[in-house]
Amino acid sequence: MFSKACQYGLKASIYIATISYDGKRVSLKEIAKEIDSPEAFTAKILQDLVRHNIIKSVKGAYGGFEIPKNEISTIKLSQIVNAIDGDNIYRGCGLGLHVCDEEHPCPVHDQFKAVRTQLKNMLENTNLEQLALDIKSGVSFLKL
Amino acid sequence: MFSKACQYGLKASIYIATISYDGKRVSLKEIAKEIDSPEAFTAKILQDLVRHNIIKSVKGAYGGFEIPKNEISTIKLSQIVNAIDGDNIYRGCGLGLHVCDEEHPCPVHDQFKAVRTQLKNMLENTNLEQLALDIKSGVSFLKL
DNA sequence: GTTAATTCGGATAAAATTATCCTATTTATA
DNA sequence: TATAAATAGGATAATTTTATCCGAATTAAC
Ligand code: FES
Ligand code: FES
Repeated sequence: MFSKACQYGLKASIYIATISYDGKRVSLKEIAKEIDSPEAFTAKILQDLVRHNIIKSVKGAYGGFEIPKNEISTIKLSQIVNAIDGDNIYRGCGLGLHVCDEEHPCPVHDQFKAVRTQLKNMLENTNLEQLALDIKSGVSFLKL
Repeated sequence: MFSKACQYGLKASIYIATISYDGKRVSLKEIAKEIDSPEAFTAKILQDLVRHNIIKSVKGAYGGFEIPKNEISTIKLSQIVNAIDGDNIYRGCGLGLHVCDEEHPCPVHDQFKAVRTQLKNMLENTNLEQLALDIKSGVSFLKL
């Protein structure tokens, strides 16, 4: 469904949100440990999210990654997925036709479109705050 | 969502179904041409489907691939997806946790599970006959 | 039997994804 | 200013996925 890069990106963003919620900042090292991901690879993904203005980074000693507190509730999962995996999951044909098009539909177009739309809605209606609070309260988990 | 191998496998199976519906048999060459897929790679995938008993192959001159007519309506998309991509899409955690588990859910478990279940139902409720008939009547397409 | 048309299967190659390494740059603190 | 802690980014490697190639085996038709 999502690439590994995207999964790491989602988990990292959620973890950063939990820390940013308390007004703190977190290092790559801690992120990778907490989401159980390869550090250097995670670094690339975080750089990507910084370029997409989804998270912020601060260089140098005592630096790290953060999300401005007032933005945590405005960042939707769809933005993260889109930044890393692109929009194929929202717009692409399930069977790989060049374009998904009502005028020239693949055999599973109708059925697939329904699933795709539900996924899209889910990602657009879920923001980092909701998920971060569940992590903080121990209701959900980012590793194992 | 689905791997390319799986997309080719689905399209090939649907195409074979349209031909088998008329009691004929079809060669790899024609299949690859009609679904616009690389021939040798498609061969591997078809071999896999044969091993999984989803389609039948006949070697030698005038050989090819076919699906017994009375089985066309009994083959569900879920069987094909499962044979090629495995069951991760039905059972796996959307964020890549080792197991998807109510006792130890990832942050998007509830939302993701709903999408996954819809996809599963869709694949389990769609059989090759329905799709083959749409291709035959020109309502849907396998390439471009 | 010979030939031609096929699938089967092993080996290999190419491309994409995932992962690692190393150096440069930045910045707070001492 | 020196040092240490951190991100940035380029180069490279490992792995997985996708794709190609070729010879072996099978089978219908002549
Ligand atoms: S054309 Fe295939 S999903 Fe729309
Ligand atoms: S634990 Fe992640 S989807 Fe169930």
